Amino acid sequence: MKLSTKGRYGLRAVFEIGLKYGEEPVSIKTISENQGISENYLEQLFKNLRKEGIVKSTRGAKGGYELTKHPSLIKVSDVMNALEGSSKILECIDDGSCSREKYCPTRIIWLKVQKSIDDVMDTTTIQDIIDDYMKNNTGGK
Amino acid sequence: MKLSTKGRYGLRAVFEIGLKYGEEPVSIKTISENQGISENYLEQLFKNLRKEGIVKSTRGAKGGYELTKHPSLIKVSDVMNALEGSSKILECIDDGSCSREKYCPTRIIWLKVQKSIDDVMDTTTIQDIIDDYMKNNTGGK
DNA sequence: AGAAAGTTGAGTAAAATACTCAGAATTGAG
DNA sequence: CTCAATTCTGAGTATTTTACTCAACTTTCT
Repeated sequence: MKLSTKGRYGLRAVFEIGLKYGEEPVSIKTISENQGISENYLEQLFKNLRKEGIVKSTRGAKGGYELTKHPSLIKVSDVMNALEGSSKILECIDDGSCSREKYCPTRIIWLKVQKSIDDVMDTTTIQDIIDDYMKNNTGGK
Repeated sequence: MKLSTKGRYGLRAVFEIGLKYGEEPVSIKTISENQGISENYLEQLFKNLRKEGIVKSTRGAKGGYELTKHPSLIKVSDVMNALEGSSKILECIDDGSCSREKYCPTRIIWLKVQKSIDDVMDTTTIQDIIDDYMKNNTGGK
């Protein structure tokens, strides 16, 4: 059960944009340089982030991406859903998607695992990540 | 972030064996029929379960697999580790495996997610799964 | 006009997943 | 003792997913 680079890279990218919230758009080139992620790949990630309304874009010179909302209003789960399609660890998590649902001995444990993941991702926002970063890197920008 | 069939099938198989703990070995054929998993694939899973000491085998007629310990002593995390190699969602979870560790803005969130998963898997045993099953299928075998 | 950006769809190499298969080894039952 | 039932093992493979690349196009700022 591994987290893909989509989720990892994407969250780093959104964090980076969040740092400049209310200031200026951040270009893919900038993010690529700061986070060491290829520009081409970032384009694909932002395609999804934009579609899900997490970021908005400005074209042309001095353009780039900005968050559509305040960082405290964007949950980690929002970002993950946009990037990974779904943050479900199993298809059969959703009610009714499996005919054996009622009798499945192991379903309960997977539901618990899923819930614990959701709890963390739903209660952590981009702002929280920024705050953590600021606390641990006092003085540095 | 999907759970693989190794983990899903494997836990179902271990549950099945757990039902017969203290009675008789359960053959791959039986598990295959009851759980709808191919015999060939189950062999691969049991190779790992045996290597990690979760099950022991008896060859020949009337042979099969048994748990090495009481179901209440086998944690879900034990089974998952045996089957998936590691239940870590990221390589960089372990201290020191990433040079950016100290400055990584998103590491904290992944650590929290990992911990929440571990909490569930470490505190749930095969016996718990059996108990749940019995409770929801009273009267059934 | 030209450069700096985003936009999009298609394509691809590598890795992981989810198996299959064949044959050898072991053991219990008749 | 022999045969059938079963595990044991390594190799092989098809499919899917991941992790990208690439090229051409559009928009906007200067």
